[in-house]
Amino acid sequence: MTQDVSDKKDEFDPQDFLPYLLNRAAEESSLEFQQVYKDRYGMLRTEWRVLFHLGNYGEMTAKEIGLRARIHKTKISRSVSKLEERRFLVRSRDDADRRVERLALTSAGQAAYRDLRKVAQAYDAKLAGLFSEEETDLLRKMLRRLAHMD
Amino acid sequence: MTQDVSDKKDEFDPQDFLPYLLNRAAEESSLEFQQVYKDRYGMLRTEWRVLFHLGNYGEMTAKEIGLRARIHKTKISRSVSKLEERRFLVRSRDDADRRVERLALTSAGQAAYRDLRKVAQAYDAKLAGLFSEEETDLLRKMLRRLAHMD
DNA sequence: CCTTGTTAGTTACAAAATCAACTATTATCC
DNA sequence: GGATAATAGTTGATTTTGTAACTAACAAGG
Repeated sequence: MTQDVSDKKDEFDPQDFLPYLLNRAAEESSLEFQQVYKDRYGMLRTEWRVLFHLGNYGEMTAKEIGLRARIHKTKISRSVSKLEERRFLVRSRDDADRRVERLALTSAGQAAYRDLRKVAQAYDAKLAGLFSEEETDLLRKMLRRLAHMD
Repeated sequence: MTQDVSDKKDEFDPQDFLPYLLNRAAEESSLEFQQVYKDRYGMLRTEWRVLFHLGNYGEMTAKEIGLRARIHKTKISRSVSKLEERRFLVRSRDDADRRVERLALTSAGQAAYRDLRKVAQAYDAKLAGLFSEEETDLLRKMLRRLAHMD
């Protein structure tokens, strides 16, 4: 055993490694949109994600955002502080459980959310345009599966 | 104008935003394999990528790795130093152009590469197993397209 | 009630990524 | 040939992330 003279039959090209491809595609496809929330609002990625979760689902707690978006609580905490400084959201203590903070976008936050959502939508359409509609649908389905979002 | 009473017709769920899905899928699918090169060899992701490029393509320069893998030169530089410390690669000055360093895996580096490639292959098969063969092929093709790797 | 455990969120410190400036070498072109 | 620019790679300062320990509030069992 272990004479293993030939790695030939293996034929596994690490370039095809799904996590690698996924990372490359994710980075590449994030770049262009990243410029928008960075240049236009000075936001970091996590801040944009928090904003988008609040814009999309309405009032939430930091915990809930973390669970949904799979973001660690320290990142959320810092993002919430930044968004608060910039007057994009306000916090309010939950009277029933005073450990909890309910987070809600201000109207400035909502405006930023709508603006960025519009850009995101257009950008998404551009990416989707690389493929047929069926292919794109399948892609999203597969990505959700890989991300355990289904 | 701008009376814009209804955002209804928009119907764009940021959860479907391709860069978001790609990032979530990339992070999720990287986790398990990350544990392996981290626990088994104490490597960082960039170090693993450099290793895998050298293992896959043979001798290369830092520049070439950076271009192929889209990694910034400072990250490469530091990864190469770490891999050199751990005796996974050796550098040699190119006599034709003495700015350039040719990088090559040592036999220890090659062994690590082969080991990790085996794990990667098995993990890739596991991920691919979530879908049909045609779907997986299409997925890879689409990801390469999104990553501008085609 | 009052110890023990759990949960939401923050903070401090270490590790890593990013960005800019730097060294050394080669290429350009007057 | 000698100034100027370009290139390969490194280093240092700043920013961001990750890890762990922390505070404050609640929960449960005795």
